[in-house]
Amino acid sequence: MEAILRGLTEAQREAVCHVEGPLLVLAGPGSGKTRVITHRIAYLLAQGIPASQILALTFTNKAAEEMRSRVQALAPGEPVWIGTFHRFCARLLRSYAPLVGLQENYTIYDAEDSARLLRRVLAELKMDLLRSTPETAATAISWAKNNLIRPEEYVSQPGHPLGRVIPEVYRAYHAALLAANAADFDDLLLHTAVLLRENPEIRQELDARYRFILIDEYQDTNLAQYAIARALSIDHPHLAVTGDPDQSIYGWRGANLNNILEFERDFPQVRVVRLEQNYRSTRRILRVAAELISHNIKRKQKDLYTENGLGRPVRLVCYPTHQDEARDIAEQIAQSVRSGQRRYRDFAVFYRINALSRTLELALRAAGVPYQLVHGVEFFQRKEIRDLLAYLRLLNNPRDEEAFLRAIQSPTRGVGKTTLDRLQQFARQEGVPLLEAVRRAEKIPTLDRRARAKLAEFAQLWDRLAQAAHRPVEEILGLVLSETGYRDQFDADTEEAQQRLANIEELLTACREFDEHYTGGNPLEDFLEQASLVSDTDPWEAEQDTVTLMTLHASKGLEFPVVYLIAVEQGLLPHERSRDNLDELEEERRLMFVGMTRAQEQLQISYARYRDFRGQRKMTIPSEFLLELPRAEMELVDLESAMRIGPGEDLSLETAEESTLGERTTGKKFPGSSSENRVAHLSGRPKLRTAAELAGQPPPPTISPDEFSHGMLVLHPQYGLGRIVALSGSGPQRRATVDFLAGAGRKKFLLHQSPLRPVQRNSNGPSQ
DNA sequence: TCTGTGCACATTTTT
DNA sequence: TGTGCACAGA
Repeated sequence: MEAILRGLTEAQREAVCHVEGPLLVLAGPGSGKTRVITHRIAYLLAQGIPASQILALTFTNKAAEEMRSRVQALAPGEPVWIGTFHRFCARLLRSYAPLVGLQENYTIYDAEDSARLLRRVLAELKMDLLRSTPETAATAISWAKNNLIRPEEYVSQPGHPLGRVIPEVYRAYHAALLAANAADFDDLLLHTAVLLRENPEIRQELDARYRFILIDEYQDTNLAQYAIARALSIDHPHLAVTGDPDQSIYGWRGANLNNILEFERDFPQVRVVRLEQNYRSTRRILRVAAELISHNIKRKQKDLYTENGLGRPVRLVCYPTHQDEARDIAEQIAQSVRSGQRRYRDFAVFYRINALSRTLELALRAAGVPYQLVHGVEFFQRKEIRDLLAYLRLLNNPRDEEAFLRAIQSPTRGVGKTTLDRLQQFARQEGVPLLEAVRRAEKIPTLDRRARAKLAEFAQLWDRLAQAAHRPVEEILGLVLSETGYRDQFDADTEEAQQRLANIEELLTACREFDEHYTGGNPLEDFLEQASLVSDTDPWEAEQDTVTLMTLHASKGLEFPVVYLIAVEQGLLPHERSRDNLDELEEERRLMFVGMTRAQEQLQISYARYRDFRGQRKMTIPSEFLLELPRAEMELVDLESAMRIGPGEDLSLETAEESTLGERTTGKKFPGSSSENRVAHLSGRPKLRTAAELAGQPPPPTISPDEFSHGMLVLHPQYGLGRIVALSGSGPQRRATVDFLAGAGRKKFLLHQSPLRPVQRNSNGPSQ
């Protein structure tokens, strides 16, 4: 007990020692949330609550893993069930599969399987998608499932571009899933929620079995997850949730912020604990982040504070181009490591979209800085892995159509589209799985002799494989490889082939490791479940001494001494797709908040005046979020100006106002490099945009003075982005006071002769 | 049935 | 710029 409570703050202790009844822990970034959860589990155990009555649910395997090992350290040997929502549901459904229309050996379809199935369904329905992509339909279906709307309950959504056709597509897609004895990720939750809703005695039994439920990252739950959590907390409402509404960045995946915002309404007896003290970041970083997030309307007010030191100012840097941005960051890092102040692993660079990593990679490589990119093609997404797993899946669930179609076409064996079409037609007519149709190939009149022979061959192959279905998985996979000659298709001379062959070896190793630790009675089924619910076989290596490059989304939950946040520009952050939706705009702001609060000691935010995007150079507009940051805690660096002060440079564009910005805008404060070598390393490149370059820009939209409004974002050719804070007069006399970003301060303009132009939010983002 | 080429398109992605 | 998909030809 001593060990469990030692070192906890008052607030943390309050949460840890809460035993019965609902609990809501609002935990700001870096406030020791995981610590509270794990210690609370240990505390419950110490109170004599059986481990089997405790259920801890997370969103990621990584979080579950972390929690498990920390609980293990505090309370060794206690078998508390800790895992992801999806895995919990998958387990439950194995026991109750028939009640939701599945068999217990059902297959879990991941995003790619689902997409392929949906595409097939769409092709079959010959639906006119009205210029929309299958993606749009997939999103609509996923949305419905996340909101517990079953196919038969789904009605056209007014306003949705595909409103009229979605119901039919949804129904057909869902029927196809059931026919394949498969569940997609959303189904795992939906089926479980429905199961609990429609079977009171099962719900009651599970409610009693899992009396103490803990849910992490509660702000990311969707309606289905919410329903499951509630259903298991009716008779025993000891539901403890932790989360931070300000870090909800998965709204687009169905997360419903209201679940946490309205938790207190759902459970009036709830005890609310706020963890507002931050142990991670400097005071300045925290203040800047807190100020940004305070601009969100939909949130619970939190007062973040820290006892950490003030720290350095948050740097806001304007670079001439994205290459300058990348090069400078690479140089800063290289220098910092060279001087012995830091290690590579102290640094992380975050960006909104993966496509932005390329320039950085080039610059880091040029500077000899080692880095790791977090994302890329995940192990289980690779074609050769999916191909081989398809065999295993089909062995486990002979009705799995996606697996069948994949297996029979790889390696290619003379069975093509035509044959498969005819096979499917026959299978549908007879109401049998495709694998069964293959066995009856002789009876399919539309098939020619050659096709029948090929199918018969496949049937024989299958008979040989099926004999091994209950063997250890490594053995099954080995047999698949030898019987199909799968490896033969790779010409070992190419690097790509080498890589693929190596991946196959890795899969064999994964199988072997699974077999070694496996104690259950159905290795194949359990291996497949694990394979489909675990994506991080290529994990981020925290131990490696390299710089980390990742998207803002991927950064959640991590921390680094030094963080760079790049390309903070309209259209990228906030992303243009969140343009006309306040909720989405707020999510973008949260995304930036999450990124900023990853930083422990130093934070640099940057944007570039020009950025190449999709092969074209575009002038950018700094992010509107930059206007929301408190200048007092920051250091503004405009490298565009700094660079112009080189020998032989044209200073003619420097205005009186710009010069008065004085030292604030010079490169002098730049740690790790003087303005001299800055100019040097940039020399040889055009410092000023040529007329031709500028001519390529779309003409600014002009509007009459009366159309400017209070609060409007405006762009000035020299001062950049600003916001109108005051207006007076009308017509030619109309004047505006504008607050500019980037140190230009507050200026007044006679609108009808000013070069100000309004910024439609994002309308001039780099991606247009 | 397989392979190459042109064209449209383009966030984020815990499971 | 880069990729993935559709369609055309061997």
